[in-house]
Amino acid sequence: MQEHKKNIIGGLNKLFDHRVRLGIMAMLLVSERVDFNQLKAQLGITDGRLAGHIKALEEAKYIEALKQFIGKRPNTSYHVTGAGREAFKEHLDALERLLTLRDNLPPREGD
Amino acid sequence: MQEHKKNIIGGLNKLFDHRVRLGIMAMLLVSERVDFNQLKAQLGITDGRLAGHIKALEEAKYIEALKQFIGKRPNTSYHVTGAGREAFKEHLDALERLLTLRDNLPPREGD
DNA sequence: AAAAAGTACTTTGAATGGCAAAGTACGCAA
DNA sequence: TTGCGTACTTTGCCATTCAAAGTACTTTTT
Repeated sequence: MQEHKKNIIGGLNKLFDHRVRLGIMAMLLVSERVDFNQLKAQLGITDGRLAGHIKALEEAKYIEALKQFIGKRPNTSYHVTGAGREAFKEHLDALERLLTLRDNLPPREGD
Repeated sequence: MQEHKKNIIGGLNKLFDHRVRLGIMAMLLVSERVDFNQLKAQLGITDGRLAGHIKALEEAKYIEALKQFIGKRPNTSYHVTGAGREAFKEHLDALERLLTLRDNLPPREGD
């Protein structure tokens, strides 16, 4: 356990500060291969935006693309790398540490 | 249960897409009153930056300030509102739904 | 053959967000 | 009176994010 953190948010990964990137990672951790159009549909964003976020994750080596043809059509699918899996796990662990400052929301009185 | 969401990230709150804001909320849910300098110390950021993030949360009515004097010195402490508590809970629920697409990281083979 | 549509992008340009550093206002302490 | 602590705001810059349009290639439709 590496507890050399100077602050409580130090373990959080900047790349995962964004919902779209969070969504991409979650999807890729469930189904090890998800293609461009599935991501686009599930996330409900434009292809340009999706391409940008994918690029960021690819540059961090958290995900990789596989380009192939399915029948006659081009198809690009993505999968998470070992590094991506690890980075995401670390992020979630940090998040959990942050949140189990609070374990359960107390019923709270007058506000 | 309101399941009228068109995409998997729709329940996530934009305001909580940021680690600092996430940290502030977590702290305020643990200790119902936390002052400016405690936040600053725990988050490890400058006062200007902290003030900005606090302002965003105040404008959303997720937190409120209490200004008083402790002894001779001014002291501003913050507490989370009912709306803030609810919004944060919703965000965490959405996050959990997103992540329990994946429940446990499977041991995964060749990469 | 020409037009439309699909796939997976890139580019553009504008808006928004994030930052450190400096400045401010107040009272208190030396 | 000079400086310190508290809690900001302002400034000016840089990075990020976005929708929309453009691109290149292929397939499908007409």
